[in-house]
Amino acid sequence: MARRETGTDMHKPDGDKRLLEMPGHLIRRLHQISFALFLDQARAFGVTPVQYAALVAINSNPGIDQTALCNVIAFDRTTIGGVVGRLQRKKLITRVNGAHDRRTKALHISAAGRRLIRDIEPAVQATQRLILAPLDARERSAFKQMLKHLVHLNNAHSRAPWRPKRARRGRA
Amino acid sequence: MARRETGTDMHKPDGDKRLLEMPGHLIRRLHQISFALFLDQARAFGVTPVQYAALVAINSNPGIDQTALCNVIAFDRTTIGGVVGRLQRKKLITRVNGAHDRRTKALHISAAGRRLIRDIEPAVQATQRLILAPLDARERSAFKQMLKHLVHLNNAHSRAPWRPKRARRGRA
DNA sequence: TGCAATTCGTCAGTATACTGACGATTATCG
DNA sequence: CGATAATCGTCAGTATACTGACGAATTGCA
Repeated sequence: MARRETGTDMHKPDGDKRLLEMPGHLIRRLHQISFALFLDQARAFGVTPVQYAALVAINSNPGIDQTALCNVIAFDRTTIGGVVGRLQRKKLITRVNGAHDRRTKALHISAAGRRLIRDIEPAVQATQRLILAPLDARERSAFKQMLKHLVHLNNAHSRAPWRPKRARRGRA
Repeated sequence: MARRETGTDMHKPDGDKRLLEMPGHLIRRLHQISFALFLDQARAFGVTPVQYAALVAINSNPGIDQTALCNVIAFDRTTIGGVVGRLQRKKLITRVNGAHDRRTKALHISAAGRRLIRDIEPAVQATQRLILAPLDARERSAFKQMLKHLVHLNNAHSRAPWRPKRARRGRA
């Protein structure tokens, strides 16, 4: 196999160290790892974490429209179109024009979608377990608690905040 | 202002609850929040978190090539091309063909790039502070520690793992 | 009722990621 | 040295995000 040091001259050996320990950088990497673990565990089912989340939410909220779905799972309104389009292409959901509001599309899960949710469950659980595997039980619990706390209190800081169901849209 | 409940019928009120508390889902949201906070704080500088990370790493490792840069900051080799292209377009770095290895491109930071790194520092620090603001000092420290631990031990699970400088590329 | 303000889904444009593959180049070993 | 393996940067294709904007539809209020 070919080998050689790759252009790194160690000019400022710990110049990156601060960067590499920044929460933002670590969060980005943890996201990538978490995403990759899901794809790996759920390979046989051909869905992404994002598609899985949308599918579960549609299953829990039959007839939900796209914007409301975004509020439930904290997605961006612009992104969801493509996601549900892919779920539709895979026959996991149906998308029909809203009856009462013709601007909306009503989303319903299909039998195949329900089957997938049921069958993929072990892989989903395994993924969550693997993500936090490096921590012991006590740390794991604390980490999950802090994650929830961070996401809740920082909710408003992304374009896709979580919004309570049936709630009045707040001012910007 | 127009208002109406948005198609959500609360059919299975807590059907989403398990989903919304999954580490994977929370990590995705925290990533989005962290990214948005950075863009917001560093708006005046016109760089993304990813571009900032690359710039800092190039500054610390003059002449580094793209693949080695990927190993330092755990990026994907396919993605880095676009990132450094944008940095180059903004005159923050230079990219020249490698002298010893003509396959590579040697990356160097420019004066403007150094200036940006210096001037953006307060915004970067503010971002890190804001991300973890909901936690108290003790939690913050524990969270950072666990983040590092999770990322280190799960390192191999993404396509873009961190790799030690000048190290032998391991087998797959 | 009629009009202004909102909302829904979408579009174009940009940026980050990853898969699988490729030509060009370099390293390794027989 | 020469053949083979490995590596570098990149490409095409797909998926997730976000900005800003828009037409169509709905709501709220004068």
